[in-house]
Amino acid sequence: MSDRQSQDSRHNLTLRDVSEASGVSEMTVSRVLRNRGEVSDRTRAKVLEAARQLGYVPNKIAGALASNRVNLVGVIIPSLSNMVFPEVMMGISKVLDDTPLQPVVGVTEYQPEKEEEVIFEMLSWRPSGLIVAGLEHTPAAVAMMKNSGVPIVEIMDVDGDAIDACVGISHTRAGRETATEILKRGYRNIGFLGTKMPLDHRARKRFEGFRAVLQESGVSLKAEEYYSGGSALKKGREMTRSILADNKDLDFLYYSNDMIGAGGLLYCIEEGLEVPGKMGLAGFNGVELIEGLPIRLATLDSCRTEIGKAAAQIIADDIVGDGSSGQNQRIELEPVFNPGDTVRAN
Amino acid sequence: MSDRQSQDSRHNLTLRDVSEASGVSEMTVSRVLRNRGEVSDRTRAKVLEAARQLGYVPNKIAGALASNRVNLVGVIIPSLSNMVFPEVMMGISKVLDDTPLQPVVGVTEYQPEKEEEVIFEMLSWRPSGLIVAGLEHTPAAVAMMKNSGVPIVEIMDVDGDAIDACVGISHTRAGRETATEILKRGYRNIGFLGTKMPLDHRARKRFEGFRAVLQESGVSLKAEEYYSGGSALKKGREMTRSILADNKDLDFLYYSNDMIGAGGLLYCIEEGLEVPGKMGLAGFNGVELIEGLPIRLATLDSCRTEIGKAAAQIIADDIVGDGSSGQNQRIELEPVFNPGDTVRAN
DNA sequence: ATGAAAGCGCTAACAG
DNA sequence: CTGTTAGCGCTTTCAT
Repeated sequence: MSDRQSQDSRHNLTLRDVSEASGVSEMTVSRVLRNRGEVSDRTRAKVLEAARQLGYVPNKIAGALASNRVNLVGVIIPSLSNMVFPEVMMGISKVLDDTPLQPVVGVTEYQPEKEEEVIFEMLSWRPSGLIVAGLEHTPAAVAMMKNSGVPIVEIMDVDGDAIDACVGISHTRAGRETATEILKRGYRNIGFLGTKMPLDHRARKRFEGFRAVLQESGVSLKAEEYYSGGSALKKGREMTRSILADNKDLDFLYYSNDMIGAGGLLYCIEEGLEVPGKMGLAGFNGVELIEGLPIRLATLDSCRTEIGKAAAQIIADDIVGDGSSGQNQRIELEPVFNPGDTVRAN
Repeated sequence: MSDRQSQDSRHNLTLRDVSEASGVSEMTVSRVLRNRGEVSDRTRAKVLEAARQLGYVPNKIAGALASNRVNLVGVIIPSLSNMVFPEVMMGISKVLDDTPLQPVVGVTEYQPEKEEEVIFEMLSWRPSGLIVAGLEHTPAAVAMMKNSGVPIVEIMDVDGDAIDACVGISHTRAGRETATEILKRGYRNIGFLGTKMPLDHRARKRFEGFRAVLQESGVSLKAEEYYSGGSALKKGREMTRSILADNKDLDFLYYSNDMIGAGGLLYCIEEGLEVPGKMGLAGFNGVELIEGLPIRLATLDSCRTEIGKAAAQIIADDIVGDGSSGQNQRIELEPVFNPGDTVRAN
């Protein structure tokens, strides 16, 4: 029989054990361990010593059930495979670190059914709040969140109806801004390079906003190219080669994210294409990787860390506050186009 | 009064509510909802309908307390700020997705005290297992994990003593392998570029292994450069400029990670340095970004996804299995040097 | 196949 | 300042 098993069969320590070891009532032990209520220094010391000596670890499951308080915040995101969502997580962590709240992550892989499952799973832990990426959910998921009784913060996107609070940028506007800046600078033969992801609604909204502005100016998209999977940097390179091979007259490439944009930029530089003179480039997200490229890719910051912070703050405020503040907040951050070095001056 | 508050004050749905709505005992409702035990189709249908109609979400807190089973796996990692740990998470998720287990992430920022806190926090939820990055922990943390009675899998590193199971590569060997390959190819004036992180034990072990091999061959490191914070790609570029400015005779640069290596590579290419003829370069991790660089950076795969998968599998096996398998497993993956295009042929 | 009773380990509420 | 009592919502166990 292994070590672990023998320990397994051993009684897990409870408050009662600490109570007996210290000669103090369970209730007072509980008070000491939670720093709640007045306890004499002598009693406190006895309890702390007994708990330490035994190696007591409180059972939050029992505590949560008894107090009807669970200091978890569910965070539901589509993916961990690029830096976008980890950066959102960092913003969330930064704010929650100053509170008793702890984030719990669920990943949906951009699948609505999986999202519904994850939301159900999360809510069954009765968390203090939920942070969910996007505004598009199955009707059942929406119903669950509405009925949950806890603050729900939808993040990343503001183009649509929120269940409760929401924090993000307008991706439609992001696409529009980018198109506007490109046209203003005289580019007219424009190609788009994106991901094969019909369920990435934010990418879709950017594209729609982008194309709408072109159309309003009587400009039509000259070419499109899509990819899925693999190294985004490499795919950006390959797609760029491909789209340029098929469309000799292109003078601008709009990428749906910075990573493929960076790949495209490296390709253009290697091919000796004159950027931004003959060929302009722009991406999306504002990842810090851009800073290290030979020249800075034009982009638009998706404010990931900011969004994470603001979302976490709404949940944190709701928990400590009187409950009257912050509900139904809608925080729209400004998508600011950053021309970098890959679009020419206007 | 807001919507959420009014819902808050509303009684949260319980099994009892479903029981009353369906006219079936709480116990049988519980059986239906968990798919446990024999229940007649008619009863099952009634219960399911009632639960659906009410929008009942089971309370896992209560279930866990009653059953003494918690389907959570704690995952404790130092950081989310590069792709290394998110990739480990992906491996873990992939395996746990086929089980009832769910990962819960805690981040330590490479601080032992914070790690101790996070481990305590995690264990207080009585998870089914713990996956912890690294083999170095505070004595208190080690004691807690040993006493926890659940499987503990230490990941990423195998150079040291594990508490229970461990899965990873030897970073000492990784550093040694890299040095061996470099020397074999005739490079002799070698510089090292790394992070200012005394608590990143794996980076330290790679460096020590690397330097040990050089010393064994009578070669000494010609220069070192360290950075912290900011865009790793940019820092790699800047550090490379700086180290080359101060050391004209260097013919090889070993980077502690691929991202700064990629920055260095871009810099060398721009400067017209002949890579790999006059200047060799190598990084560490084997990130997929490398595939998109002008030439492939030499590196050594840290097997992140594999490690995540194997670690999760150990926990999963322990839960379903008879408990006799897999404990104290030590899985050492092979660090294979990949010369890419930035070291010359030997 | 279904139900009744007894707790899981902790905390709220009240008493002293 | 400390203790007692009664659950939290579910599952286990044992009846029927």
